[in-house]
Amino acid sequence: MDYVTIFKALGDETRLRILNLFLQSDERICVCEMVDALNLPQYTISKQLNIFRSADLIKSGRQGTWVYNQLNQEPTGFLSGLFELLKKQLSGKYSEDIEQLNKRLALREKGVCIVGVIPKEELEEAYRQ
Amino acid sequence: MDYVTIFKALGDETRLRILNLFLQSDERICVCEMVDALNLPQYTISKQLNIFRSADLIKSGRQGTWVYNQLNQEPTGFLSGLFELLKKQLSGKYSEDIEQLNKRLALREKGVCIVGVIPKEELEEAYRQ
DNA sequence: TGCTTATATGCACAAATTAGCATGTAATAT
DNA sequence: ATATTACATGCTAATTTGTGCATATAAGCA
Repeated sequence: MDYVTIFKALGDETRLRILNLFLQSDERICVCEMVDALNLPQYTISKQLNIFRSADLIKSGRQGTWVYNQLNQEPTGFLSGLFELLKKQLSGKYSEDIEQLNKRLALREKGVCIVGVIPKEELEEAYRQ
Repeated sequence: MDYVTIFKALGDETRLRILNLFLQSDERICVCEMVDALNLPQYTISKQLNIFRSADLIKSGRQGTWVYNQLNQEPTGFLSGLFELLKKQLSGKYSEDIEQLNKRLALREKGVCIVGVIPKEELEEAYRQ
């Protein structure tokens, strides 16, 4: 467990926002969902997830076309404790992100992502349905 | 509470070693004591403490010639939780630092630092007494 | 096979961070 | 007041990090 690497990974606002998606939703989330929830370029999400992976903060697995990411929860260790603390602290701090995420997760069917990144112009309409 | 700043402050091995001195000793510690405990240049300690101060992780106060530093413990908040986690996790990770610190703290009189930075050649001898 | 889409990554550049050295400031003591 | 000592800080070079663009890879489908 490399604490320096872990804390470096957490020392960036974009990455805290990504982490917060996991913490507040308790879901595995794929890249395109994060892109829409955070309104950030796909390559940004992708690269930041890489940093989380290197720090062993998340696990990722491809399922068909989509790659799902989730927190790396050990039963009861440092990370669990840290995540618990952060879940409380960040709650409400990036609430817009969570609103967007929830709208986006509502588009899933049987708990599975079925659309990729939605062009911004079409986002509102997609969420209306 | 700026979490990005806090995590950035923690994302450095030298600073984790400094933090560990506070965590494992539960003491306020002055700069010269850290220099000897960690065997690092005075300006390094001084600058890293600045980063901790900006992140509101420590408080510092001058007492005569010496400046004492201590963890910024709120009664029961995020920092307390984080420090508690880290105290456990880092215990034993930098045990040499702690050994050195304890030798150095033994030179205090009435709980107060009475010597500055000790030249390396004289350290062993100073500790012997 | 060829096309579309989800995700990853190489490259270039700007910004932030770090370490080392020198020097400045503050307090004590002679 | 001057010297000494504890601590702080300005400057520079070197390294790391973040962002954006372009492009590559991988999977599904016609």
